Amino acid sequence: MPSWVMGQVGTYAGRLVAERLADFDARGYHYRLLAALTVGPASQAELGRRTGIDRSDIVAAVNELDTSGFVARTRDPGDRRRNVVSALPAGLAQLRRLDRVLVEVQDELLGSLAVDERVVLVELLRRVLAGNTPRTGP
Amino acid sequence: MPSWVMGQVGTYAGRLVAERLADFDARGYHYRLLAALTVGPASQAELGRRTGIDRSDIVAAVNELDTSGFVARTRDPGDRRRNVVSALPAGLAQLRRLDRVLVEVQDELLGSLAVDERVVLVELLRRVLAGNTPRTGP
DNA sequence: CAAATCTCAGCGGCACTGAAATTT
DNA sequence: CAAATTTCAGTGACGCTGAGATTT
Repeated sequence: MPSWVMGQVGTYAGRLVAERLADFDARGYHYRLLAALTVGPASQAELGRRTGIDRSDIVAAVNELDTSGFVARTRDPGDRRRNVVSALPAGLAQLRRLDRVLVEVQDELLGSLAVDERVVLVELLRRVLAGNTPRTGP
Repeated sequence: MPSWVMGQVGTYAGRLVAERLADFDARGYHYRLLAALTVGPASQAELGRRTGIDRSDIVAAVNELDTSGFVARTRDPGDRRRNVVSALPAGLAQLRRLDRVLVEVQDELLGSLAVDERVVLVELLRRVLAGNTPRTGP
């Protein structure tokens, strides 16, 4: 059953990622948030839009990143509803570490596929996500 | 990032499946257990081996299937450590319903892919799961 | 006023751990 | 005795909902 295999692979990928990130006391949310901050500081709502993480989970994850000294959270003086979250140097260093380990994970994950097969796989998965079939000519 | 796309697709597939199963008050575990029982009654430990569901979660899921009248749980007279779980007619009928709806889900999920592409996708995903590269000739 | 933002409390499904009790 | 089985209590990551308080 395709949906089953997809779920299994998703779980497998998630486990690999989580295991490696745990070596740096990080979770998926932390990586996604740090990565989203490389394009500049943002409010928590904006971070939610960038990452797809729920507003509610952002609060907890930013708390943790803040405690770890990876991000700074300050009140936006221009709009006092907002928190401005910005990546600190330690956070960018952490992101580089996580990025490195995640690249390794991809290789472990796709180790049984040839390079061109990996491309095909990711392309097909993207099409499943998009739910749209690219036009095949006029 | 491949691991990310895999996770997204897994989540997407899981959501679709869960939504449709919910129309019949079922969860993934229920379907997997009912399907595993079609090859005959089994102890809960054996069900865990057949389905990959944890021993601990089997207990709760069998409780629910039992309450719904889909399975019977009786003490094994030959080995009184074991519960013998068997599918009841109502359970088999439920399984047929769930099977039907899951076939539809596959089509919805893979709607953006051509038939031969679907085959390729599932094959590549299986290889990722197996973590082994089939031999490509002598 | 309606809308946006942040925060907190909580839930559901999945995967898992540890430990107790029973039986083989 | 060690090993298998069932059960319970609890954890963790992820993805959510609903509600309250504040501010625009």
